[in-house]
Amino acid sequence: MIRTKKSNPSNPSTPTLLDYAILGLIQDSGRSGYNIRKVFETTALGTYSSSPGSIYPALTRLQRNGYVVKKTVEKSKKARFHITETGLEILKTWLLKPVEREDIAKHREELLLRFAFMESLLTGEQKITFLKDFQSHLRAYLRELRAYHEAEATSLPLHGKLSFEHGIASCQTTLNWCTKAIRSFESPA
Amino acid sequence: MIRTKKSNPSNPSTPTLLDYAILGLIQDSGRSGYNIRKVFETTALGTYSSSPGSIYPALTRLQRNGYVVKKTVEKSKKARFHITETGLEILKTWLLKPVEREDIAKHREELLLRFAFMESLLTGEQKITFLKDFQSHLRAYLRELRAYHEAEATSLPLHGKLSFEHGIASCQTTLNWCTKAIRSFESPA
DNA sequence: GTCGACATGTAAATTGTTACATGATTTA
DNA sequence: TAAATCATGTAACAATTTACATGTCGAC
Repeated sequence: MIRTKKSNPSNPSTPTLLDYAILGLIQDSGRSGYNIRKVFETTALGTYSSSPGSIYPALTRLQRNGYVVKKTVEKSKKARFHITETGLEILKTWLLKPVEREDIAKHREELLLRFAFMESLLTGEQKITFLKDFQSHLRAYLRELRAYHEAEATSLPLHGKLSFEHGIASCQTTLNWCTKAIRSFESPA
Repeated sequence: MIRTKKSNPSNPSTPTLLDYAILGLIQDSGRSGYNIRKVFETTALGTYSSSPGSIYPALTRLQRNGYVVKKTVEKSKKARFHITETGLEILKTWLLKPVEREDIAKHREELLLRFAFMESLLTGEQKITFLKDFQSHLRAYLRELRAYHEAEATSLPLHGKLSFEHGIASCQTTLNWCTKAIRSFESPA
């Protein structure tokens, strides 16, 4: 009966992926709205699109929630958006969310995005915990996929089978990457 | 000045990925709304979410546009959604869209979804064309990524570097899969 | 005789898309 | 000086999320 949806400024709803992508991008240096937009346009961040009609409103709402501030450099009219303490907290909370089966199956992109933004916000230990959880969930999920594949492969139409095999291969690739990443944290170069 | 956006029933706007995913799923047999929802919930299709609040409205809109029809089996109240001729055309048009650089960089998921639905709607030749275009765009994109990696790897922070390497690896995996898929079409098992 | 799965939706709020709009500054 | 890029937005609309609502049917 309690409508937690209602957006009241003192209790903002959880940020969207686009919000997190922006927060992550500006976490260590302020950027202009235009620059943010360009980065999204030219890099893989663009999957969390992209157009002025989404970026500017997102920046407005991040300001409204107190996650970023707009600072105008004296004289020049150039404005830059900087992350606030609250913004950093929100970002960190997201980065530390436990990895779940559901994330592996349907939101692997989000996990990778989280990893990309961990550099300076988490401790080495926290990063390794994240990667190991990621890794073990990937292993479990791969076992599921392989079991299904073994049982059903012959009954699947060709395209279904091939698509499924792509799913397995890309999961395996992420697992291999994960293992490599863990090594690079454990044995400091 | 011409607002092509305006949604008038005789000129429906292009379907969303969720719409295509539904059309693809029911392309060869009718399904109930509930069943569709369940498939989305339990498989990778779930990325194009998912909840009753998106599936049912999507089905309504697909009906409104004449892409699906709801058929109620006599006596039992069970209703099933079937794809129409128009729906098949729309689906096929989407499947045949040329592969573009942008798709590789930001919408690889969509390309894989398209492949998964091609089985009975395209000719062998069309499928191979799709896969070869996919393949050559992947190769070109990989070259770009590798060039950037070689030039910038040392200047990237660790997480940036690793994330980038994941991007390369998963692109390479899709390329390998593509090559395998082409073989399976060219040398009939 | 209750619990869980089947089955189908709706309403409010939010988010994102597409298209338009505007003006400054750089570069060829 | 014209075009491209920098730079920042808004408005209309479409789509999705979250939460609620309702009822049936089979199993235990």
